[in-house]
Amino acid sequence: MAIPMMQDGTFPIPGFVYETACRQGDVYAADCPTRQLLDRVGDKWSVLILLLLGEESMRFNAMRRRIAGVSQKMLSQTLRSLERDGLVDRVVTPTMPVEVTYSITSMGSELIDALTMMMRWAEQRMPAVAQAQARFDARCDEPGAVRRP
Amino acid sequence: MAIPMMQDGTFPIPGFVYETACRQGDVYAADCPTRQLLDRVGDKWSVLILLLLGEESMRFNAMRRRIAGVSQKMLSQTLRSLERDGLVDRVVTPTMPVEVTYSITSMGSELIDALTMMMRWAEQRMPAVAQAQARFDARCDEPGAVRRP
DNA sequence: CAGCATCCATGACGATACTG
DNA sequence: CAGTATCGTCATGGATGCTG
Repeated sequence: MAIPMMQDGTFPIPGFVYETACRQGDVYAADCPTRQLLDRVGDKWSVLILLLLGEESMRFNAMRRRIAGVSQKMLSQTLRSLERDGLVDRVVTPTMPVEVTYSITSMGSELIDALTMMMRWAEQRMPAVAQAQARFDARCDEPGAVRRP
Repeated sequence: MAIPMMQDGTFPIPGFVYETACRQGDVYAADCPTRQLLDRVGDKWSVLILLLLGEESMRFNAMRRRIAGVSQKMLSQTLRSLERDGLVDRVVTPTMPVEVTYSITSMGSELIDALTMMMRWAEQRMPAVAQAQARFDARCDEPGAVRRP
């Protein structure tokens, strides 16, 4: 069984180190690295930003124009945490006005492959998902429909 | 430019069909199928549930015990929306008390491959990410550290 | 151009209690 | 066992205004 992580991110057993938790191999444990990745992937813009930078390096406002619906605040915030994670590089050219270019790191580009697979699945399958949703909703509207046993 | 989708999921142009939007090919458009997938993948439990059912079919409380930290409410809610999406099957055996078994659909299992790649990356790379975070935070604590140009 | 600071609404989520 | 119902919280993220 995996060792439960405290709310502050530490572990209740002295001498317990992160690598130990990693090697437990239980993806469903609260302290598993997958949870941390899911937290990052879970936010609204990280994946889109990574995919974009996977295609080409870009300046801040160019990204802002490219990704429909992203606010200045969220783009800035998400880029910063991706930079902190070592997935994105940030280069400042001190011209006037300044030029800031973002690019993906080698570690980040490793993740791109998996993300691209997900997106390809989405492009192929989302129409089918929409159909499934319609069928499900139709079933729920039927007279004798009950879910609870 | 991509055509904006209305809030009810329809499109403002008569005769416009979903497939047209799909083929626009702009992942960064607000109406792209990728956004819908990201919404699902974005929530806290969907991916873990899919991965678990990708391994084996399971009953409700077995899943609850297996996935550390998931509440009854969220497990129920997430399973229901995955079922609605056509990614998960729900079979009720009318014994006493009832037995409800969840399994992954064929469409769902197609997604598993991509998700598994992501998780493998996480297991390999999250320690490196943690190091990158530590370095980043250390840089920010340096005296002359400024971010804004 | 490339941000930061602040306010605020929404909704995701957890805890708890109850049911067939 | 397998859920539903309700309530409270807290974080996410959008809108706005300002800066070097």
